[in-house]
Amino acid sequence: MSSTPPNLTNPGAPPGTAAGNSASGTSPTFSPLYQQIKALITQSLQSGEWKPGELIPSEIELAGRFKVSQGTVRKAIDELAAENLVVRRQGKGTFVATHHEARAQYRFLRLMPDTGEPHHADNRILEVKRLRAPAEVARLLDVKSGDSVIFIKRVQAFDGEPIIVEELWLPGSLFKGLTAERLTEYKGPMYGLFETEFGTRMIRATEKIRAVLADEDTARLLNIAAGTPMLNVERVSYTYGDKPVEVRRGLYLTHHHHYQNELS
Amino acid sequence: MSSTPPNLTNPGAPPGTAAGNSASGTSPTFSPLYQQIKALITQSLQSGEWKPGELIPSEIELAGRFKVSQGTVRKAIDELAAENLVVRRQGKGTFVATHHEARAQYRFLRLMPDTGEPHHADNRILEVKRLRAPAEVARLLDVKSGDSVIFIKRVQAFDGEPIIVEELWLPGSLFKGLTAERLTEYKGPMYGLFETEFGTRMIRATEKIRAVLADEDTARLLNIAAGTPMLNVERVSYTYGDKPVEVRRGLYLTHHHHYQNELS
DNA sequence: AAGTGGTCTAGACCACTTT
DNA sequence: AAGTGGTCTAGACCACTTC
Repeated sequence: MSSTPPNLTNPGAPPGTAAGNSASGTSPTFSPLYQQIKALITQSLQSGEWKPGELIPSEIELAGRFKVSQGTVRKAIDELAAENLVVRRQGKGTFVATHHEARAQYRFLRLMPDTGEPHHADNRILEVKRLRAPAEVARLLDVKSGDSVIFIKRVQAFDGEPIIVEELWLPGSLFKGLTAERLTEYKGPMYGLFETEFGTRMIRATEKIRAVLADEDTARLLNIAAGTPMLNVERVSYTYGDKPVEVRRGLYLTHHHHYQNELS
Repeated sequence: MSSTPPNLTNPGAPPGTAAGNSASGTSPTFSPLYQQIKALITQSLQSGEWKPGELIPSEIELAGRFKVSQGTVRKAIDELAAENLVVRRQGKGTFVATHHEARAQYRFLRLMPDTGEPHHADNRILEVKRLRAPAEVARLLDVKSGDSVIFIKRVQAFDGEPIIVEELWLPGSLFKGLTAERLTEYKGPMYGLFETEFGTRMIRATEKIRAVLADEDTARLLNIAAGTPMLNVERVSYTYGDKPVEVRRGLYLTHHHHYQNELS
């Protein structure tokens, strides 16, 4: 927490002089002040200076620290809020986003019951083990093929009805000490555990969805017939800096549920 | 295009006095000025005062028209741009968004080839007819059951390979004169035709995705075996004012394609 | 040169929450 | 009363496009 202002392209420009960020020579890596501020705030989030759920400094305080106007800090935070990295609360302050909230629960679980509200979800851990990253997983996680990864297999049930069979691969280097016991004991969303216990926060993911037929193993776990049509959902999740830190393959039963999506 | 300013909660408040929007009595339907401006601009978009692809008045001109500062208009337009209703172009102006652009093509078509770039898409219209809205369609379109709707069935091919069988239902009142010939002749995205020829612009949609097995009819159309797993995608599209104006049911073959989604 | 959106500042006041 | 984010204004200058 240094009190000296970090490197800004345009530090301490006097008012009325406006930027200065500009024309002088060729500025190859030019970016607006508020983008630089945004990057600095993101660094503090990433480094853990402010942890999930905590209050970050007020706009006025950050403006003082960075030697810019409150409006510039505001614009930076506006974008961070739009990306769900922070949450603004009028009168209280700005908080680091966390997966420990009903609000953010269903951002990463798009399977909804056809009727009624999201139900109680249960989690059964089938398997947790270390293994060498398969080529495809290594490629997606951006690690060397053969690097240590943690493999998890689990079944999720909605209101007691098993609906999802899921396999996960996590970089071993980031999740040392993750055990089946730890996962089984933990109540709440898995991403909450990841952020609290391992300091890795998922902020974005991409999913590829296909239709497949249930194999024998999956059918047995879900009490359905082999050959039942299911959604195959492949996810890659990213943390700060667009670094991939989770690969997931889920098989979703959609007899009484559907994958909900918004296009806009 | 009246020059008299419309009804604002806080018209012509002198500077330094700030809003005035406030405490005085109970303002039950209070909303910030920029939200009111945003609603007024949206009305002009909806009414066709500015048509898709056209330039809207500059921020300064709108500020003058509405008797507010440029900053307030800017914030209103910022939100409209975030919702993809308009597109800002530095140095040129702000344009009404349109479906006639590569940029907006793949916002409403999420099926991607597993490898490489989106390919050439072809369209075969199988059927166009008027019928009375089935109960479920009527409910989703928010019309009376039995009201006239236009039904369309088509097959879409990527690079000559048939991949999608799709059925659409449109309110008959909004799409008078829509024929199979018109749909077949038209080159480009169907939503482009809707906005240009019928004045109805789709701005948002929700999709529910399930896994199903191909029936005999679908299998024949796509040259696959009955019982092949497919994505069943049910879409409801909305125009200005969150009014539903299209119901769609697509069956997607995902042997060499996938439904791409971003979670954030 | 003129016009557009984009950035930055400074200051005022409002709405909300906590002390 | 004090502190926070939310709204609104006014003015300056920059970056980009067109004339």
